[in-house]
Amino acid sequence: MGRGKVELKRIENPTNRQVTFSKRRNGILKKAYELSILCEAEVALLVFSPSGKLHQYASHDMDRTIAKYKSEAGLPLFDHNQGFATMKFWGTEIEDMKRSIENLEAGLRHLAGEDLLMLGIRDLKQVERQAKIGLERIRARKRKMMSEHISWLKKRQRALQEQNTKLQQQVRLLAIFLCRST
Amino acid sequence: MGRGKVELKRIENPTNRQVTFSKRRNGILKKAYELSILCEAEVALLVFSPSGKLHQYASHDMDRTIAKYKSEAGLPLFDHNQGFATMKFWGTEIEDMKRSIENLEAGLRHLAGEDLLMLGIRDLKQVERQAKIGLERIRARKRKMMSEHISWLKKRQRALQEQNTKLQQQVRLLAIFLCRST
DNA sequence: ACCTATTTATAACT
DNA sequence: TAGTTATAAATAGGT
Repeated sequence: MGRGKVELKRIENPTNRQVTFSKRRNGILKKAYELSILCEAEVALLVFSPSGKLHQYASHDMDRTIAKYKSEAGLPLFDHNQGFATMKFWGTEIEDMKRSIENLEAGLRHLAGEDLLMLGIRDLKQVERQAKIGLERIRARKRKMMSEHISWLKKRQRALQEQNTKLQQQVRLLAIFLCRST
Repeated sequence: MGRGKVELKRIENPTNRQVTFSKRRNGILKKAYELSILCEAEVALLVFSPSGKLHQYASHDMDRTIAKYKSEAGLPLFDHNQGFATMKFWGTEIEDMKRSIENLEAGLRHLAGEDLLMLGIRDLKQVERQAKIGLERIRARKRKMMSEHISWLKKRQRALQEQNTKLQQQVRLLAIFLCRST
């Protein structure tokens, strides 16, 4: 969508990245709003900029939607919002991190082809797609590395060849010189 | 964006609303993904369809991002120095957990074919092997599920066929009975 | 689900 | 940081 097509990888130029972030953030916030209005969906969107600043949209109420998510996707946890309970906050923070670790480990096991018994055919197809794409990318990267290595070897070989030729010439010259001096 | 312009209000026709929901949901999920990749943003998106079904995207980990949101927006008066002091009660536990989260995320990204540039050919081959084995297992599991599903369908079909035959007999008998009783 | 005329989003530029 | 514009992408309505 723009003057040029852009590939799906981190934008290296920091200025461009910041500008694109700003534009796309507005874009996606608008999309979220439209989706909620047009289709009566309940939408919650959290975006942390690379510098850590939070931008959010919630069609109904962020905490309500998050609570709804927690009751669907995981076991309901206690409320984080107790102004004075700092200890409790860090306690739940640790709970959250533990669950993050469990989720990540589960994801890794799935991609490693383990613990698949609990997955339905739909999730399984999703995991298969991820794994396939991943493997393709890995292989593409490997091919690139290999071919680069080969070019490097060829280049080095040529350089050595040239040096060799020169050395042979020198040897010839020295041999001639030695013959004459005897 | 389409054959006609739409105004920002609830789509009245339920079929259209459902179709639009489905399309725009995919659209916004893609946008969220692109934003996270292109700009290195941390994005979390929750969408509940009008029928209550949850769809979600999280660039890192949903629970982690929500925890981050809670710490920013839910506790705006939170004193980070105090937080840091409190954290010491937990020893190095949080640091350890953060590290393992980073490691797990790195592993997942590698299997997804991302962030491969830093890997040497040796590591790359290792990752490729893991990914290949994983994909093979996933496919094996999928084949198994599919074939089980097919057998189940066949079995059920046979059972229905038998029942059908019996019912047909009953119908015949009843028909004869009715003929005679008139 | 797939197709395409149109609208929208946005990349590059200013 | 805010406009402008050419072009890529999303999608509304239709099949």
